[in-house]
Amino acid sequence: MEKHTVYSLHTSLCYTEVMKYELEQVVAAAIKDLYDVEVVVELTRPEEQFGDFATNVALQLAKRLGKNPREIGEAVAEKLRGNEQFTELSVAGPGFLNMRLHDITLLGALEAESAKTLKGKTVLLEYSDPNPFKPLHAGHLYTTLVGDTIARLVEHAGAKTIRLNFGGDVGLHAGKSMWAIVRALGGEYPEKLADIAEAERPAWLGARYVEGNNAYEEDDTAKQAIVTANKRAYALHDTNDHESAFAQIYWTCRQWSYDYFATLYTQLQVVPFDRFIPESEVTPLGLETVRAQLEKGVFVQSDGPVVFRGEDQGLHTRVFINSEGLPTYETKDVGLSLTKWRDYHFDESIIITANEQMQYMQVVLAAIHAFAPEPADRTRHLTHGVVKLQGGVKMSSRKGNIVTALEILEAARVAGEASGTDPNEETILAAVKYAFAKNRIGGDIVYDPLESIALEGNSGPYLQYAHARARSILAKSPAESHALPKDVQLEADERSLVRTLSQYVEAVDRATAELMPHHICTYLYELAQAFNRFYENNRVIGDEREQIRLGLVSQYAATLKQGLELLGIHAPERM
RNA sequence: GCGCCCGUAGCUCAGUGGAUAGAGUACUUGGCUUCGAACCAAGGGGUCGUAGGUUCAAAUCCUGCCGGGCGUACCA
Repeated sequence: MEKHTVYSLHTSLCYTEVMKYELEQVVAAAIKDLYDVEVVVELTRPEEQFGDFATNVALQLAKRLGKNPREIGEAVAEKLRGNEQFTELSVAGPGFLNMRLHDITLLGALEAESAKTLKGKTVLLEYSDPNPFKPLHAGHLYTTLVGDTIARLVEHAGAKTIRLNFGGDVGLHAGKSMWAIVRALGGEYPEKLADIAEAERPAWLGARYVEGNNAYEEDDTAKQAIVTANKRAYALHDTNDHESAFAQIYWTCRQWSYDYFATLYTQLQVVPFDRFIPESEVTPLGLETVRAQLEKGVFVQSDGPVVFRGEDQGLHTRVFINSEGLPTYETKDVGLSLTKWRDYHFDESIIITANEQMQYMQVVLAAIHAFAPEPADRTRHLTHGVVKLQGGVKMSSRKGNIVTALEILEAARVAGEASGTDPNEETILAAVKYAFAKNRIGGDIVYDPLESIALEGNSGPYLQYAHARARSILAKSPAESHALPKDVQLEADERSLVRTLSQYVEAVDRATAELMPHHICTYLYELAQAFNRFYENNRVIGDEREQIRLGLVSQYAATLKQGLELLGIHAPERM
């Protein structure tokens, strides 16, 4: 995670978990008593055979105290044996102190709630960022879902979140599209756009972009015309032109894109964005700022373009205003950052994009830092890899052989139907969302539709099923609530499940602290396995321990549901 | 060339200073007249890219090398 951080964070995302924290203090106090040394005790979760918590402090202290680590461990264990929260303290291996909690303490741990580490903070999240006039591909789907999940985590930690969507409605790509659109219409005839059926619009626009892109590379005359179209698109914003034929085409097609994005976001059931910021909106502020800072020497005019020299800081040099006098993406990002700062005065601003923009963003933030250090320092750039398809199909936006966002969803549906199930929308969404969420953010991911939709294995549909199955057990009991008693003695299999349940908050807090949602996936799958092992050998309905076990099942179902919701996945009652 | 990221089981991935490196999938085997078997149990499968170094302890930190991806001034 640190590797992706450009500047140190203004806001610390560290976390605490109450019971664990208290136990750490207890152990630290025991050590202080014994050896009169201050030490930070960190409790970890060992394999079940070793206990509920473990610590390696004895190993760490061995050198400092000049004592045998096992000897230290044994002394600390002895010191703690009077504490009724523990039922067993032992030293194992090279000197690990393993501790087993009293059942009541363990059950009490289920009451823990996630630390509200961001309470009172305003956190901006910018993600998805599709460009009007360009098609939405699988990568956009990934980045949208990553952003949605991270925003949910930040919100869960108590922050006031503001979800922002930045889109390039001006720029070379818009010029390419506009050139091809006008050509396809046989001239600047906006009325002809009405001939294109609503359902065809996204694909039609996508095809125009590909045409424009190819023409730009292959045909010098077209290239010149595209550069002109690009300038005209900028100009119509400057003059607020909604009247000319060119402007009418531009605004209509831009709206088609936004309508198409809205449809997709609705279909994905992501939390709605608070604000869409088109590039055209922040371009003037960006240009104004870069020009002003050019005079102050932050930027330099070099052979035509205005650049920021990143070499001094080990970064690239990048163009902010090109030789045509037009702002590049860099300048728009300057405008965007300052707009965010002006409008929200955020505590932290998180920008989520693909890896390819990592070094680019470092340059932009370094430039902003030169004249606006506070927003730059509070900005954090998170990056993720690209989506590849199982089977090695390589996607390229160049020639238009991309996999669109909708085709990914369709692939999941087809795979489901082919394997004999008939997945509904909810299952398809769960399949895709979970498949994208379960890998650590940063690396490329390989999407396998068949594996994602599969009902067995580590998949979204499997966890939905696990939830539905638990709920169906509860439905057999007439009782309305199934509260788990907090003062019971647990049988071994029950205890094992409670132990895993007690780790939920730690998993969520870790995911939040690291902004790595995959920790939740890893945990939820382990939890489902823990439950299945319990359920395999233990009767619930009709057993003399029915009340306790219904409480366990209820707690398990609720935990699964909460975890899935953090991933944006609905947990159905039935499947 | 330089910079950033990555390399763990056949495949897809967890694990990022600690105990015998774990899951899923695929393969082999056993378990349903009983609460949803979309499950469970067992087995085979690893020079953690490679060579050094640091450490009581390295898949994890440092260095070199090999292999891959991305970036590297007027795209975003």
